[in-house]
Amino acid sequence: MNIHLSDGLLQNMWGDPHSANLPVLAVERRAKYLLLECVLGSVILHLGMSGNLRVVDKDEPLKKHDHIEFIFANGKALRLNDPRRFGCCLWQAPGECHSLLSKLGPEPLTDEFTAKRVYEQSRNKKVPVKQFIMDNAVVVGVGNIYANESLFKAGIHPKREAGKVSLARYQQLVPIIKETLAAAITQGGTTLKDFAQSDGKPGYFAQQLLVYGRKGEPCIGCKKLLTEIRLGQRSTVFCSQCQK
DNA sequence: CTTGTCACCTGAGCGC
DNA sequence: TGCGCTCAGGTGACAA
Repeated sequence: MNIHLSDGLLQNMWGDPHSANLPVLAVERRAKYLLLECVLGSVILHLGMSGNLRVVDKDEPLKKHDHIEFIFANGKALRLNDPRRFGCCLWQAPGECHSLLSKLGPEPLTDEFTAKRVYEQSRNKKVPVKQFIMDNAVVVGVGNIYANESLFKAGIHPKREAGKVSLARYQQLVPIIKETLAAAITQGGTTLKDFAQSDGKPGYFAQQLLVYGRKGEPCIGCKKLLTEIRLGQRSTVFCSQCQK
């Protein structure tokens, strides 16, 4: 694997990236980070919110917003395209745990992520429960959309203090988060209207969003119009009647 | 330590 | 038609 930079996102990791020759041993994932494990260390990739990876022939012309490419011996190239540039590409030496990864909470779809754990971690926390479950130190992978959806399904008001949510309610919420994420993955994720890619298939989870993006529309449960507030600078939509 | 706020970045969508 | 404004998102940095 050779690496080519189309702009200044990454400094030369091995002096001249064109001369680097680095077999990829494994591809792993932690939270929303993708790890390309190589002999000399790992490439850490994050797609931000608008990034995508694609495999093309290495001679194919670069597209707008192609920021970095990994060129393989078989003539193919893996390219990171990211219009909004919230993604990143980092390097981690062998045996090292990058500071971005070292403080992450459990993976949501594993047995590590339990109601008991979340409950205990939330005691005395005054932060709204929505922001709490979006905190990567609590659990990874719960972004704004899935936080909104999960809280609605669990009937929990997004602004409720995390420390005042009972164990019983976390026992409802945690499985719902798992189900919501699992369903979204099955359907290829959520492609929002402004992220439809001409060269990539959209995700279909957006078709079954219950609250996100539905401000002012009737709650599917009680028909009351959904409310939108902002929590942590993020759009928060909920039903003031069904979520307490 | 906790909690709140801002920045990063671009393109879509809107009003004028 | 085209300009300028606002907004969206994940996450780190920093202020209070």
